[in-house]
Amino acid sequence: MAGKSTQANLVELSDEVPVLEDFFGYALKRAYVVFYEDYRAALGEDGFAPRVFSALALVVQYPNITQSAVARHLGVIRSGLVAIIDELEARGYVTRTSVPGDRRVQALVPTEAGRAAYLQAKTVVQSHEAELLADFTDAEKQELKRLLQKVRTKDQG
Amino acid sequence: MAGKSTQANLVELSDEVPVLEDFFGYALKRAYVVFYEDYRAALGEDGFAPRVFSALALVVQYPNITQSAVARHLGVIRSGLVAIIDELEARGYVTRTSVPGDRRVQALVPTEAGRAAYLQAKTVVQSHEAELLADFTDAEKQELKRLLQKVRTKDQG
DNA sequence: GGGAACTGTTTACCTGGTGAACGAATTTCG
DNA sequence: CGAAATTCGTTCACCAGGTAAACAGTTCCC
Repeated sequence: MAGKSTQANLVELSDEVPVLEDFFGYALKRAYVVFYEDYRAALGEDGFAPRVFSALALVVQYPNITQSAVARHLGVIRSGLVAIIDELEARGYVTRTSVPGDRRVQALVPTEAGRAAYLQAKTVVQSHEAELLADFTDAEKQELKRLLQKVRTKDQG
Repeated sequence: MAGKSTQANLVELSDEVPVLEDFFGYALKRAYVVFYEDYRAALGEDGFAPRVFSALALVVQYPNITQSAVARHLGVIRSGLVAIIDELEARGYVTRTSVPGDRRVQALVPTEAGRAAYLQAKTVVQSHEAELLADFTDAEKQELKRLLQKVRTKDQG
């Protein structure tokens, strides 16, 4: 059709354009990316990756949990968890201990250093989240979390 | 050996345990994973990946947009966009066309097939999102999207 | 006893993305 | 003007996070 001007109608989109804003999935992903970058920046160079932090949290709060149980709860498959526990073990935060009753499983036990590291990281994570959501009212934070959990449990029943 | 009845304090966590539920980032990620798996299942084997769909949406709605502009708007760096446009071009949905005024840029133009594919995919995506959020009231959907966008624009100025 | 199922693990692979470097083209500015 | 800085698209090496298949050892169940 038309389009005879020089510069050939180049579009530069310098600002916000309401093309993808209507899609829920787009908003969800972009929000997650913002959170993730902020999280990594807040925890520093050798901070826990989110999944490592989550795994440590489970081990600390449920000593003697099995590796499979951690994987199930985190929503990853068993093989993917090996590297995570390897890292925690290399840092001296958890130990794989054999279980008398069942020689297949390796019960995961937090060390004292692991418990301390978790508690310390937990406060960092919590203050990071508080800072990220600083513009949110308490009601908004609560509602956002509730709605996200509602999405999550969509196909778990 | 029938083993002792003790099970050595093994923790199995068969159900929900409120350890990570308190963390906003955890809820956000889990929700995103649920969305993503559902999305891929809904769009089928050779459906658009989310980022390809998003790129196509931008090209369709802003013909002659540059590759860099698409990358900026999608929040990825330029080099990452090459493969996305390659795929769209291989499918015959967009063309890289040279621009008279500036021989560096390649303006992206949707083909007729590209426009049709976008409109068709758009309805699939929208019905997928409607189905994913079927349990949500209109107010909840609106509020969730608003809060996610509020997170996203946190560090965009 | 024997098959099914579960454990942790290794290996290969995939997806989505970054970062550095590059040639070509263009803009900025002394 | 001309030199430096910047921009464009692209390639390449690389990384993070995660899956899928296979495996040996172990246990469950009949």
